Amino acid sequence: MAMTPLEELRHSAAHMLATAVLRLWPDARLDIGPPTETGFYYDFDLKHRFTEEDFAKIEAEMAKVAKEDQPFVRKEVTREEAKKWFESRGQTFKVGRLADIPEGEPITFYTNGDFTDLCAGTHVKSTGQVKAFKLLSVAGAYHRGDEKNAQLQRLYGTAFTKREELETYLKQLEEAKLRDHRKLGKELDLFLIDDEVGPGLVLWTPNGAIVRQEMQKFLSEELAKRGYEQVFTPHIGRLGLYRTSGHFPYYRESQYPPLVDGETLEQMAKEKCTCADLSNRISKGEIEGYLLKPMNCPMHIRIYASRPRSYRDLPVRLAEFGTVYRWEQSGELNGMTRVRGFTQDDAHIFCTEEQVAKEVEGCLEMVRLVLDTLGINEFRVRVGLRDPASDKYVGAKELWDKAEKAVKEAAKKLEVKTSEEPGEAAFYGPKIDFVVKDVIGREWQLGTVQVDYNLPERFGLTYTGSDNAKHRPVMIHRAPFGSLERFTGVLIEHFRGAFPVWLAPEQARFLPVNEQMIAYADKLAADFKAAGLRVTVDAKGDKLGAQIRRGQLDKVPFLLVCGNREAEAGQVAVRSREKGDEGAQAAAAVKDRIVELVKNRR
RNA sequence: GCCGGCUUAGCUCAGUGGUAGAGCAGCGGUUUUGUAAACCGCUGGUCGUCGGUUCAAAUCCGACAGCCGGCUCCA
Repeated sequence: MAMTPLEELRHSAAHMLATAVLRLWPDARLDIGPPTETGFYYDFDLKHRFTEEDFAKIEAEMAKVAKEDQPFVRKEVTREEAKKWFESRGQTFKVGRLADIPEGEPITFYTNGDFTDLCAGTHVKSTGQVKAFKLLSVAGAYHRGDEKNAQLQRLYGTAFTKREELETYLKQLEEAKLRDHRKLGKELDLFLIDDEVGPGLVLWTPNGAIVRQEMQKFLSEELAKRGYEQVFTPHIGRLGLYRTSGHFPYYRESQYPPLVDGETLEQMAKEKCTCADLSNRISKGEIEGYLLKPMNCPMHIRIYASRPRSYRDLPVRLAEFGTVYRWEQSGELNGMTRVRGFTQDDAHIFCTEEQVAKEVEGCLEMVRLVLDTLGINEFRVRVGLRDPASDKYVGAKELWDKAEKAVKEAAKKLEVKTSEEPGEAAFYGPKIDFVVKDVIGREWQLGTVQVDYNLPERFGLTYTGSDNAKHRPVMIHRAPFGSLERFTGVLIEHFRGAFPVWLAPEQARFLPVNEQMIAYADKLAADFKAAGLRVTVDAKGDKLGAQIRRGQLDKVPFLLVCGNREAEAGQVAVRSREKGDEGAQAAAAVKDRIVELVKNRR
C-alpha cells in the first residue's frame, strides 16, 4: 500500500484537518481521512454543523499546525493499547476501525503534536511540509458507506506541494464550471428541465433537438449497414409483461408506480381500500395494471416471439430509440446525465450460442466507432459481473457462468484496459460498459453491451435448429450511446458547447455589413440551405464587431461576412471558429467545404 | 432517500425589517455600420410556494417544492 509522494502529502493534510477540528471542537468523533484522486477528506461526527463559513477558521488552525512543524511520529502498538487509547477518548469509530485490522497485522499510531490517529501511514516528515492546501466542500457521508449507519460530516479539501499548483488546480475547477453542460445547455438553448413538467424530465429545445436528430441519423445509418431492423414500441405495457421479465419484482423501487385503470380505483375506494391494500393486490397480481417501461427489452422480446424463428433467421437484431422511465432518487438527478426519462439507442440481438462471440465483438466495434467519430478517447471499460453475495439477480448459476465467460473473453479482445467489477452486472446478465468522466470528475456509464441467457429463458424464447429441434436463443442488449440524454450532456462538455459542424445546430451565419447587403446574404443563405446546411442571416443592423461577438458566443462554426467588396465578386469573408479570419473566398467554394465537412461528420 | 447550502426580471447578479435595483436580452426609435459590445427610450418581478412573527417581511421563523455539492442508489 505504498503511497505516492502527493498522496502522502494529502493524507498528512487530512491528519492536520483532524488536528485542527479537534482543537476547535474537542467533542468531535473521527472516522477516517484518506487521500483521494484530487485531494483528501476526513469524516467527523459532531454536534456543530459545518458550513463553508467555518472553512476559514479551520484553515487558519491548519496553518498554525503547519507552522508548528510537528513531526509525524510512527509508533507500533498492541491491540489492547490502541483500544484503551481510543475508548478513553470516546473515539468509538476508531475502536470499530481497529477491529477491522486482521489479527497478526501490525497496528500503528501516527502522532503529530497532540493528535494521534490510528493509521497505517505513510506521511510526510512533518506538518511544515504541507503549506498549499484548501478546504473545498462539506457533505454528508454514511459511516462505512452504508445508509443504515450514522451519517457523518465529510470535509473535502485538496493539497499540493507548491502554492502555484494549488492555484492552477483551483483555476481549473473554475474553468470546468464554465463547461458544465447545465450551464452551456442554458446559454446555447439546447435543453430545458422544467419544474412544472417534472424533475429529471428533459425538454429538448430546437437546438438540442438538432444535435439529437443528427446523432440518431448517424446511428441509423450504422444500424442499416450492420443488419439491424428498427422497430417502435409503446411507452407503457402490462404489468404481467414485467413480471415475466423480472423488472417488476426485482426493480420495483426504481420504477414509477404502476398505472391502474379508473374503474378499479373507484371500486377499491368504495371498498375503503388503503394504499397499502392497493400495493399489496398489485404485488399479488390480483389487480392488473400498466407500467411506464423501465426497459425496452420485454417488448423487443415479444416481437421476436411473435412468430416461429429458424436458425437461418438468426441473428435477429431489433433496434429502437426507445424512451424509458425510471424512478431515480431525487438527490441523484443531475442535468441531462441522470434523469428520470431517457431515450436509449437500444437494440437486442437474438442469436445462437455459437454466434455470441462474433455479435458481441460487432457491438463493441460499433461502440468504438461512435466514440471515435465524436473524438471521445478518454474512457475506461468496466466488465460488470455478479455480486456473489447478492440475491438481486434472476436466473440459474450455470447460465450466469456461461454469460460471464462470454463477456470476459470479449473484453479480453478489446485493445484497451478493462477492469472486472463484481456487483456491476445487470439483473439479467453481465455487461461491458464504457465509462467517461464529466467536467467535475464524476463518472458516467455511456455505451454498454450485455450478454443475457436469462430473459430468453424467462420468456421461453426458441428457434428451430438445423436438427429440426427447438433451441434457446441468447440475447445481447447493447446501446452505443447508452442514453441520448446522458451522451448529449457529456458531449456538450466534451466540445465545450462548440459542436463539430455536422452536429452544430447552426452551421454558418451570414453577417451583412450594412442594410444593402441583407439581400445578398439572404440569397446566399437560400443557396446554402438548398445544399442541406443550417444557416441564418444576422439582420439586426448592428456593427460587424457586435455581429462577430454574437456569432462567437453562439459558437457558430462559420461566420460569413457579406460586404460590398465580397458581393461584387460572389464572395464571403470567412471567419471560422477554429482559425479566425480566413479572408474573402468564393461563396460556392465555402458552401462545398462545409458540405464536405458535414458529409465526413467533422 | 440522507446531510449541508441555495432560490430576487428571460439570463447573470446587487439588495440584513421601512414603497423592489443593475447589466445583458426583448420592444420602439436614431445610426448603415468591415472582424468580440453604436446611442436614446420603453417594457418586464404576488422576491420558489404556503403558513407564522411584526405596525411593517425579499430580509426573521416553520413546512413544502426545486436546484447545487456530496453520500447512498443506478436494470
